[in-house]
Amino acid sequence: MADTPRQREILAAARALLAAEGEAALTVARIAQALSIKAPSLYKHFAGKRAIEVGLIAQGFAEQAEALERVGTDLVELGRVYRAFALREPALYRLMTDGPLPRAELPDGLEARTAAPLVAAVGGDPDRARAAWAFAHGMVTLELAGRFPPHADLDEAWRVGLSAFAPR
Amino acid sequence: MADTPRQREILAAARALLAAEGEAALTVARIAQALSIKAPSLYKHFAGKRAIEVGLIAQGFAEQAEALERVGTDLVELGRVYRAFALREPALYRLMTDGPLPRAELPDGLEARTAAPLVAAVGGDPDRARAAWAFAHGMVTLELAGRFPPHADLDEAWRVGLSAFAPR
DNA sequence: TAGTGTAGCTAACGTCGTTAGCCAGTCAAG
DNA sequence: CTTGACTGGCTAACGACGTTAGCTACACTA
Repeated sequence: MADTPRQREILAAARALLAAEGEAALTVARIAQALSIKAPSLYKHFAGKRAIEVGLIAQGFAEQAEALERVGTDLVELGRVYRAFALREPALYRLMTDGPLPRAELPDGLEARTAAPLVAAVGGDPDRARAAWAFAHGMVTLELAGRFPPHADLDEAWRVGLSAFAPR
Repeated sequence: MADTPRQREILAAARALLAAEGEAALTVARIAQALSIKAPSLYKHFAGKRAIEVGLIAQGFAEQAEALERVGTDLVELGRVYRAFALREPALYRLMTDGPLPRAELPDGLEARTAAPLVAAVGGDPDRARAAWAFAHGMVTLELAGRFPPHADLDEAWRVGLSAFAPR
């Protein structure tokens, strides 16, 4: 991944578009328009739309890993930050979590970095960490999809869930 | 929702296509082809592709509710059945859970029916039930998306998670 | 027998991602 | 200097997608 300046500009434009208008607006034409060029010109810099998406996914994971590492091993605080990350840019979170991870195209170790604080916070058991991760991911996904009833007390559901996974 | 015989045939064809070839194959042209008609003819029976999808979603929820009701209030067994339902037709599960619920177009009470066994299994607290649901949904979503590392012991993660939500 | 509704059809449109092929500028090698 | 390659734009076009308009053949009813 050469990571030229122009590639960075394209990713920045795509990121802004995704954040501002959601996944439906993330078309190659719109990305190109934001840079005052035409859609086919993007193919001089990326192999296809998917490659641009993978770039955004990598960005997202790097930022998420950093945010979680900054927290440390407080499970409740990890939950708060995980949720806040997803709510800040819902479309990016969905892009990151929909479909199989493009592991081959992602920097090595990124996945482990993201997971490490959670494993620690939960007492070291990876299965317990996966369960807690599934809980957090489920909460966020359902919230973003508007699947909880409007009156549901999500803060309380988070509290209940995280305390269920607290190291015993 | 008039639910004519022809509408049922179309939904059946769409369901089969979705199950056999996944969401990418669920195009109006392919659905029409399966019925030996042309795509525009479908619009005599449904307002658009989304209406067909909503029909499938309603079917899915009805079947899921029935399956969960049959289980009763055993949390571990509920988890097993929830997971099995999603793995049997992954694309249908994703269709059901992606995006906001079309609550207006779904039969009344369907959502409550699906939720009831879980609320009971968890001891009656709706927040606890939502947390457990988020866990189950997260587990299934991550598994379907291939997001867990290949060596992860998912049965164990399910066990850990469900026992964390068992009524205390 | 005339009239109406049903359910198919073809043709067409706009949007999407993508490809082919052209051209102007930059810049290093002869 | 000039030549030649590379870079990064462009236009035109394609096939797939969902959707609409408008025609027609048939069944059934008044």
